Amino acid sequence: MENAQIARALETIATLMELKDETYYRVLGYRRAAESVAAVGRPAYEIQDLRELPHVGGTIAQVIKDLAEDRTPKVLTDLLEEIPSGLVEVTRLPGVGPRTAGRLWRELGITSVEDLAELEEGTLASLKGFGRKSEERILRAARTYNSRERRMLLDEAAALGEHLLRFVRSHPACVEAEIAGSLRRQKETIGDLDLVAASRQGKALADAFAEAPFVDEVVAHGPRKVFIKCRGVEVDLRIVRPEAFGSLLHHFTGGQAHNIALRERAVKIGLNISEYGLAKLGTGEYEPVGTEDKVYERLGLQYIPPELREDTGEISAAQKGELPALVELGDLRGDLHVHTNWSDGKGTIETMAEAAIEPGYEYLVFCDHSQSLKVANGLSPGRLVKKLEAVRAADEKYPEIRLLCGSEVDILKDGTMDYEDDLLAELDFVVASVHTSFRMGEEAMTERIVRAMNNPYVRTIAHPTGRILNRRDPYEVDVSRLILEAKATNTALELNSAPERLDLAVPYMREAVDAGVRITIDTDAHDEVGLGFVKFGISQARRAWVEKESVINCLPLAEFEEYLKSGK
DNA sequence: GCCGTTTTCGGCCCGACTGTTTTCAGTCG
Repeated sequence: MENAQIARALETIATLMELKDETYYRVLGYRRAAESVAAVGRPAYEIQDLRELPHVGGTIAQVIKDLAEDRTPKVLTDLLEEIPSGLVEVTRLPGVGPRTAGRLWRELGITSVEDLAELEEGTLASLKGFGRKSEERILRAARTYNSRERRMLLDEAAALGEHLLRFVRSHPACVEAEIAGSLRRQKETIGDLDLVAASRQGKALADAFAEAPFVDEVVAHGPRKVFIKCRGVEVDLRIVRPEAFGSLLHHFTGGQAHNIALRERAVKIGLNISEYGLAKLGTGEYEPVGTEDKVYERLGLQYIPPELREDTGEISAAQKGELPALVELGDLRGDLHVHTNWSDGKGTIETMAEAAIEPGYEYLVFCDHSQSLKVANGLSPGRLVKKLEAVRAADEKYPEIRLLCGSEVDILKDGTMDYEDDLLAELDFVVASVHTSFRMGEEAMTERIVRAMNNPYVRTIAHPTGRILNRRDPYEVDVSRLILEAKATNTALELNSAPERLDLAVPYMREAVDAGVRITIDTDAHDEVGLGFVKFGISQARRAWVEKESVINCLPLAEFEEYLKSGK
């Protein structure tokens, strides 16, 4: 079983335990362990001592081991004997938690969302503690439930977030406002949006937000908090007075696990943390904190950038003053993987070059598709030679930027490259990737890519797992092995910045960089606008603790050319 | 369940809002 599935299983165990009314901290233990497993790139079955993962002790280590080796752990078997598995889904309905789901099961025999949806009106309202409103809300949730929830890609979430943020900021009662939550942490996909604002007239701002034109539904509405739905997305706005804005921003940037760990730590040094500030333990007298870095300072920690706030080791690193100097957008000197209308891109060599001059890039590598990828108008060897000449000519025209000609060469089914080595040798840079025969099985796919890595001209493997978020799972491939081979062959791994890809994914990327593998952060842009998506590649790299020293396209032009000249 | 700058046992985050309540439990983030 893979790490993502193991994490889901641990999550299920936690929810089943909640339904059983198990001790809160036991449940929390499984939840935290689930996050730890999800965040690690190395497959669990390869990890010698699972207890090295945060929040994994002897008991859960054994549970993970069972799951990794495709056995059902006893704790899960026992739980499933007692509690119908369909109830887990019932707890995912908005407004329905474990207590409610448990009562529905015990008192009405409900064992699934479908059962609930078919319930007659009035049945629910007759239960003690339930009224007409509760019934209406729960039934509606059950009847409109869609198990395949679609999470927003980063670019859509960012666009919506900015739109809502502009509204909040433009209100006269707003002093300051920011996007918080998972969007600020730049998670790879976004479920809901969190906005925070500072105001002296919180209620006025809250009311205005609840009545804004983009609001489809008001879920909750108080003076400090408004919870709305907008285009099917849940949006939370929280408001405090300006003095406490740092505390609020910090509190709602999360993640949940990071906040809990931080508050536990604070208690140990005699402090409570909330969105209103810091208080001496137990006094409830919160002293507001205006900025986030002050929050960390008061806790004796280095400032932790939002992208790292997941409780995956950042707190102890910050305590020791050992946080990485994360790569920044401004560190990038070029893009090594963009397309043009020579294959399936929309931009021309010239328009793409001009778009790359804009952010101050020192170099740009055009990598159009190779011959066998006919659907993408892949270049025959003859056309590739012509394009090489065209790029050389364009390079003369733009002294501001070095234009180079590469290719995104298909890795054929047997692991050979889609052009002869003689031709690859003519190119400035070779990106290799898989676009066909995705379902050949893990072993064959791994061998296929490893063979490509051993080609002396292949510099980087583009979108190494082939996933398309919300649409296509990654193909089966042994990423740990790819990381080892990348290191051995001095081949880079690409972090593809396209919001629907973000491939290689963060947990793997962190493993790769830890193993000393260098990476390329590219856009795979097919038009000028696409170049701008590099900010998402950068944020994913930051989430993976990447420093600029690991990134090939952070090299200044002279050093980059040196790297090209020296071969692999 | 996990974990250790008080602890290997006894601790273990914090608050807003809602609905159905006469004082609070449940849900959510």
